[in-house]
Amino acid sequence: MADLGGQAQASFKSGGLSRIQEKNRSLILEAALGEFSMKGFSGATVERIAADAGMSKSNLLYYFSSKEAIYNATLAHILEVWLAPLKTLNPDGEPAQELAAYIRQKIEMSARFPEASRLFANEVMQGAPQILPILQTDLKRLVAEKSQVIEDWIAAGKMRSVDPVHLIFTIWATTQHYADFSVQIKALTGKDLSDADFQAETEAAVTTLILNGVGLSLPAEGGSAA
Amino acid sequence: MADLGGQAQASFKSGGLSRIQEKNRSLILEAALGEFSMKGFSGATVERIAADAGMSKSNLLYYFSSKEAIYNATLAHILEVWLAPLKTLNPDGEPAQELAAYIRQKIEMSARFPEASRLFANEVMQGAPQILPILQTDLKRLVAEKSQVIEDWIAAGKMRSVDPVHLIFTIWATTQHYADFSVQIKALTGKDLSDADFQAETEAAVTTLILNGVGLSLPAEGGSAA
DNA sequence: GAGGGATTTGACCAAATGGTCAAGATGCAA
DNA sequence: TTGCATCTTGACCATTTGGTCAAATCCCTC
Repeated sequence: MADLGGQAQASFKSGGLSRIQEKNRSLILEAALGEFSMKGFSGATVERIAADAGMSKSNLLYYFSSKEAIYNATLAHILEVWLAPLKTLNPDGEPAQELAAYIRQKIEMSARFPEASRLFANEVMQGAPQILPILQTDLKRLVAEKSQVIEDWIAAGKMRSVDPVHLIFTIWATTQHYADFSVQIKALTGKDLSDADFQAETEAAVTTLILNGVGLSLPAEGGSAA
Repeated sequence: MADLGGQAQASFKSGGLSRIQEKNRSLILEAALGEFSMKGFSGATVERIAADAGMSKSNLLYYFSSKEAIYNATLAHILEVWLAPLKTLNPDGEPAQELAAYIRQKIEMSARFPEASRLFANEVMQGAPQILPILQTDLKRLVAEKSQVIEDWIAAGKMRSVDPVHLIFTIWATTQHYADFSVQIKALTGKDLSDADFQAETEAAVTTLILNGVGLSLPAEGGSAA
């Protein structure tokens, strides 16, 4: 994948990071994810990230040359895992199973890594200043590939004719909504994805709605629709 | 509706704003919407908003006592119109028509006021520091009311049994996604809602998917599903 | 355990930014 | 026209914040 600038400036012997570097970079990225996802790029402060990571601001800047470098590293760190689920959509599987599995994974991601979802949403909403090139290349390629998979399922008569891209957008939108808008969801329902029951309920509702939406249903859950 | 603090501090005779106040407050709110939606609360600067509004920073602060006051006023200004579509869901109408109309309105809003959508998304993602009370009262009441409408339709056998709240969340998520993530959508498809054809295509795709998802379809567009 | 690179930090700096204030400009009613 | 309230602004201030730097401390190798 096209990356975001890669390693920091910190010098080290050959390829590997030292034990201390490994640990500190990890602490920094974790703290940065928390701050950036909560406050956005502008709202987050280097000092606060450093404090969360348990070190001085100066030391943090020893590992990452600038606030923007921390931000990019954080983004790169989550991007791979964030887009991974779509890659698992298997052309040889059954549409209902595959889409259900994809939705399940996305909701699981929203439940486990809501900060990552918010960071990503924030970045894109601000115009994707850092990751636009990646969207235009890697993500575009991935979406095109998986759209073709869906097109093939449709052509094979395995599911209703829908625009694959809009289907993917709908899945992204709904699943990520539960992470990005969790405060609103909690205000309205009293629960959010951190509640296991609510997560199961959400997964069932979203899966059923979308599968029915494309003329499918899960065998385990009822009759056939197609 | 519970508001966000109401009028600024600027003194004026009785109830109405002067001609100049009217114009300037309007210019400020417009500029503020652009800045806050693009950069977030922290990223936006008072100076920049003032420049966009065509006045000095000092003058802007004559109309709004602080940056936060501008932000709250902007939020209040869009909130009413942003939540309006849901209110039009008519208990006496047919589910398919009503839901389709609601989705159409929401997509229309995303197309015409993407900044409002992003401002709202930003606010909620940061924990809704300003509007949480409104979410917990007014919006909660509205959602409860409209959920009951949907429950009644289900009880009347007019649509498939779905959790009304998740249905509403799904509609919000999908329709707002096209505004909030328009940069990503443009990167992947080459178009966004500012393109009339794409808007129509999106409306058709989302409406079909969601209506089918709840066991409905629009008479004009094909056979019955329920 | 001595030497040297890696790590850590406090002091410091310059720029950006939210907000104040007093003075001046403008609009309006009598 | 005059007087007053409204409106507008530049100068200014305090704070925050990203980033630098030299000095100290730590860690590891020989």
